[in-house]
Amino acid sequence: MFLDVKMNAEAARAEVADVPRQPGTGRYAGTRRRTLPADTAWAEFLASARTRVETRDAHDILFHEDDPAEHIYEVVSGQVMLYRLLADGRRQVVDIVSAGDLIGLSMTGLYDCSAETLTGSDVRVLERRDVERSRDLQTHVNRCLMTRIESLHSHAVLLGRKSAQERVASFLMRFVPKRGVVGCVGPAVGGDEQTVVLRMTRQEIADYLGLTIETVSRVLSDMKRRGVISIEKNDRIRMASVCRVCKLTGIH
Amino acid sequence: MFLDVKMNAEAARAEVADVPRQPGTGRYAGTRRRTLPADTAWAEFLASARTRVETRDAHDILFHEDDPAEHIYEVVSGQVMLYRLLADGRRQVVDIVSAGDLIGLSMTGLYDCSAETLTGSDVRVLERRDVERSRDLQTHVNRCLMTRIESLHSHAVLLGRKSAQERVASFLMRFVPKRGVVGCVGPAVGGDEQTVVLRMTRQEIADYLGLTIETVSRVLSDMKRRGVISIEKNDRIRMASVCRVCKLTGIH
DNA sequence: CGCGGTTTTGACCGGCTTCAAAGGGAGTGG
DNA sequence: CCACTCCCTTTGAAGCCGGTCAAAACCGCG
Repeated sequence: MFLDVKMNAEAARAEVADVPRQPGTGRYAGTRRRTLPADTAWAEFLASARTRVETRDAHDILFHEDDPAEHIYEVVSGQVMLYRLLADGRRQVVDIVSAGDLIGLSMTGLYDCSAETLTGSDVRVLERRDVERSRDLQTHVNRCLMTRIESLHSHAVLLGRKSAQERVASFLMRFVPKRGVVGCVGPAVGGDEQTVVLRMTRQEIADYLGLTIETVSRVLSDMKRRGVISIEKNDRIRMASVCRVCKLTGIH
Repeated sequence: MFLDVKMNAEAARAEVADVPRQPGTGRYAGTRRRTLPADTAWAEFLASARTRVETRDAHDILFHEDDPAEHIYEVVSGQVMLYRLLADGRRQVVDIVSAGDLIGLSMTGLYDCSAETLTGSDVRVLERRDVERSRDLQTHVNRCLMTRIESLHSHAVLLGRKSAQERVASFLMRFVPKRGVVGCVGPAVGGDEQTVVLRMTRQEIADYLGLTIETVSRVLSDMKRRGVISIEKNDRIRMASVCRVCKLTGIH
């Protein structure tokens, strides 16, 4: 069912662009996604506690929905998707996380969704007890959780109110750093093209966007026909104009 | 546009059922929603810090998307919906929260969505600084955030993969305590009927479920025609059999 | 009773899904 | 080197679910 994406963890790390705060713009101009300033207590914890970093292949399951939530994972590199299944097999990818994000936190003691790597990934495995007991670490955990919530809010809008084309355009914009979010830097002078690499199969994209693979494929073909994007090797998508794609997201 | 729901804060409080842990079942059988054990640090904070409880009418805006996130609100009673708007006016209600939940937390310094009361509500207003600075309070905050995340995951599945009927059935089940969630107690002996009071207009329900008012209305009418529910006074819905409604949610 | 609002119902339409088949790319083996 | 296979992806045709537009019904209220 899933394409075996050939990629190692190092390549994945290079792909995930750093999104630092934008200084000196007066109004806060950081992106909504992933703005985690260095947290000393967290850094100290990682240096001292018994944690291990595991390297996982693409399409490796980190944990299953409803299993006891023994571990918390910090994504060090790569991308991980979180999904839930309905009884009849329908799948919804509820979130996609990358470096710096924490997953596996749970209120109930059971994982509320499954986690599967999209790319080769390095994940740090933490003991649930260690993280939950320490007051000092909660501030860092707190930031991670708030980031996830804002991401989930955006996703709810996408799933509930956007057309197929708007969903696909929004999806593509996810992979363009510093664009289409709060603090968008606008098109660079003398060109606004960008190539993004989709490390997901059409099935995974469809399950993330709440569509079918056929619809995802059709929308991409249509965008290609209209000259908005060009597709190289199925997983490399070149946008002639990022702004033009952004205008299709339904946000503006 | 919105029906002025006649309800005071006290009635709202009575409506929100407590969902305690289920002891003695071996496997943890608590619900996924709202399982916040008493947090002494939090309780002490509320007793000491300069916080105030405000009583708000139904359909009162607590804060707007993109406004500076100065305050954090704890819902003391009533229900509050969080929503986002697209530029052309499409609205998606991303979450509905009730007593014990915290809203208004933000990574970016700006609220990422708007908050509006659905019912008359009591809300405790907290200073962002006070909450964020204290390490001790973060444990409580984190529990609230994790609960929200699990709720948002469920909502993503609903919006992305469920049919109109499954969405409406899932929505109705939200208001039946201890049923349709982990730890469902099953039908009571000698009858499984339940009346729920919807304190939302059709428009609000539709915006929550990612549908139109017409579709919500049609689905409810259809359920009524088939004898699954009966509707009294537009906002009171009686389910002849909770189990039967639950089977329409798509979860089983 | 009439008025303004929401909700329901009807008719029609269109976007997305479904089902089916063809196309394409990577790996394998003769 | 090329044929073959296995997936995944793309494309086509048809159907349906939910959206859109419009009108009627309902409801509380002055």
